[in-house]
Amino acid sequence: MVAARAGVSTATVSLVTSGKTAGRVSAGNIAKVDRAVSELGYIVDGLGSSLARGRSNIVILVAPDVSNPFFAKVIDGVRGEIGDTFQLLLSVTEAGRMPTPAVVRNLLSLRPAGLLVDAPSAEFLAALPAAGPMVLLDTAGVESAAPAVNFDVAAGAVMLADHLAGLGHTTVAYLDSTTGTETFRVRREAFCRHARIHGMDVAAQAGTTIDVAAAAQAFAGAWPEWERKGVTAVVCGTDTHAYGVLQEARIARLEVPGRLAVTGFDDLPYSETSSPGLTTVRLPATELGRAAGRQLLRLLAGEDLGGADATGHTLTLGSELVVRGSTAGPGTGPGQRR
Amino acid sequence: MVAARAGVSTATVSLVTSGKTAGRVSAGNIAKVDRAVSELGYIVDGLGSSLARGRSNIVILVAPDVSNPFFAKVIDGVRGEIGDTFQLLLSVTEAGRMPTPAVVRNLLSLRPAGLLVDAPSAEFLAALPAAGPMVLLDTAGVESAAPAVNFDVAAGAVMLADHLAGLGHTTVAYLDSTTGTETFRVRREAFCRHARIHGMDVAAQAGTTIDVAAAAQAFAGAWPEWERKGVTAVVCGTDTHAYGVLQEARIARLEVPGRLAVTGFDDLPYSETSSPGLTTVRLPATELGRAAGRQLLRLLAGEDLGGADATGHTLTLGSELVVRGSTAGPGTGPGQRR
DNA sequence: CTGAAAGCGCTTACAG
DNA sequence: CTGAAAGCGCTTACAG
Repeated sequence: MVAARAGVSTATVSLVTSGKTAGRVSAGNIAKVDRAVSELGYIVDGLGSSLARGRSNIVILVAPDVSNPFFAKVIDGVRGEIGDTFQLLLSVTEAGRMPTPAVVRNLLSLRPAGLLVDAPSAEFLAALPAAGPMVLLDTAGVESAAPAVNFDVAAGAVMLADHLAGLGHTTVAYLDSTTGTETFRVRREAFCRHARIHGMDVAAQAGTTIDVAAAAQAFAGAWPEWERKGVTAVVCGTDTHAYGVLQEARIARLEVPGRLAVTGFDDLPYSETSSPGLTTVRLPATELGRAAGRQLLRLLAGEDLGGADATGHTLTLGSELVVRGSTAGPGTGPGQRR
Repeated sequence: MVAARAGVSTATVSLVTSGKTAGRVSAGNIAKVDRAVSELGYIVDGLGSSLARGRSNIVILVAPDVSNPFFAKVIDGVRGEIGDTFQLLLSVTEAGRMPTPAVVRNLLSLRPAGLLVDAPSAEFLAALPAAGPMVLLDTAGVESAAPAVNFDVAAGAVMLADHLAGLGHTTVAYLDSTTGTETFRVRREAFCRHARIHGMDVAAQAGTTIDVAAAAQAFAGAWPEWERKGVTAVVCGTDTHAYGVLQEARIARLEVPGRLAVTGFDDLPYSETSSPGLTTVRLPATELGRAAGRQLLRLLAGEDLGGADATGHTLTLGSELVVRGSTAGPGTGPGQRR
């Protein structure tokens, strides 16, 4: 250990670099070590350090889809919360896929201080070796003993159903995400259940990946039939799907919201500035990341998040209905737009 | 080491688990070890292993913007090339920012087998300690001794200028990205230089972040003046900017391409399906990732990528002009659309 | 307050 | 072909 050339033992150096000097190292030695460290440009080797303490200081975030603006906000939240203490690293997988068990094992062999898992499938969780502190994100609909932070998407779906029914819609279509994450099932089922209560008919369904163009195409293909069925509103599983519908509606000269009401989930930035603005269920993405980061921090500090009841581990973040120009009563026709 | 209970030494186990048995371990012992390994569910500890060999098997990809569809393709390319051999991990930074020197030092202390750096600024590279194998991606316009893989964005810009001039445009506007990555400067300068050669006037410029809504807003604000100046085409630094222009043009009932031609850079998926389709310079993102992955692999294998000439380290991927419906001659008016 | 020593879990010459 | 041993760079009881 080069820095031992400060004239002290490696033990002392270690104490100083790790900030455990309180009542254990003299001020003079601290100064000496600090000087030597900066002179030599020394930097603690993460590998040796991690091996000695049994775990590294990295936190690995595992997610099926790194590249979408919604997830970017989640990451921001996590980073803001744990970024100073831990090194946050993203696992990279094929777009839309969770890592294979083999990859996870590799990840785990790095002895991360903790694991953050976003939108896992039930199978993924089942195959996950229970190793070390872990917090789940956005896992609505999946059973797990691990602490989790979720959105209350069902409540949002209910508000959406209330809103549309209140506007007088009686026949709606649902454009779902086909990525197979449980949260989408929860959204859809909650909406359909509540629509039924209001006597609102979910007359048709379609699904695509989370992609504007794919959604536009699916809507274009389905619309003739939906129109025949008397559909006056399209509820979309994500804002991205709604953008596709909005786009296609514009091309087809379908007045929104006069002829067709459109809604989404997420409240991505563009939903505010699109024309018309998109009525959507806001899911607080940044807050999700922050909350998950905080939970992990508590876990790492040795706190027991549990509590006796089963829900003690799970934090649920409220969702919120944001009403904008894309919804109005059915048949309000041209001129009502905006 | 638990697996030593296979009845052999730890050295033998290590030889087997790392696959270096060739002529060094008897078939019987290999079998014994394999059995013990699977019985115990043993998995080589990455920390100990990495420390012993001096470096880990992770490759860290550093990039300013993880969450955009273009970068997703780059990642895909990298993963496809090195994913089997190394553990690819993404560094997480504030959106649009490169990591700070302190973060990079932390990253480096994990002793990654290699580093991949996407779209770095000159300052970032200057501050980067020259540690270990590294390949730069998309670094057009930045000087560096490190091997790099770039797009020939200047050639694309030239083709674009040729195309617009050929269609008869004489006055155009340039909507740039303000993210400050050098590649955007290169695109713009190459375009402007070549426009001038054709006698085409770049009469106005504006810039926004890479965001549809921001671009739409900027265009909406600038258009009155641009129109007064006689602008008949808007050249955008990225496809995303062009989407904003396309959107705003539709709202303002500006016929594209009849009244206004619009172009982009990237060729994102949506550019093919938008209406009209977007004329753009295709930058082969996946191939960029693959090429960079391959370069790094060669570097890690100890190959010298150099060569005597300065360009020996740098691979340049060709760009390609994709002409779609968003460009036509000026003043072709309504009815010419598509 | 300080240093010598053991140990984290592996790999790799080395001697047999 | 095999095992005992040294060593990777740190941290942490432990004895002083």
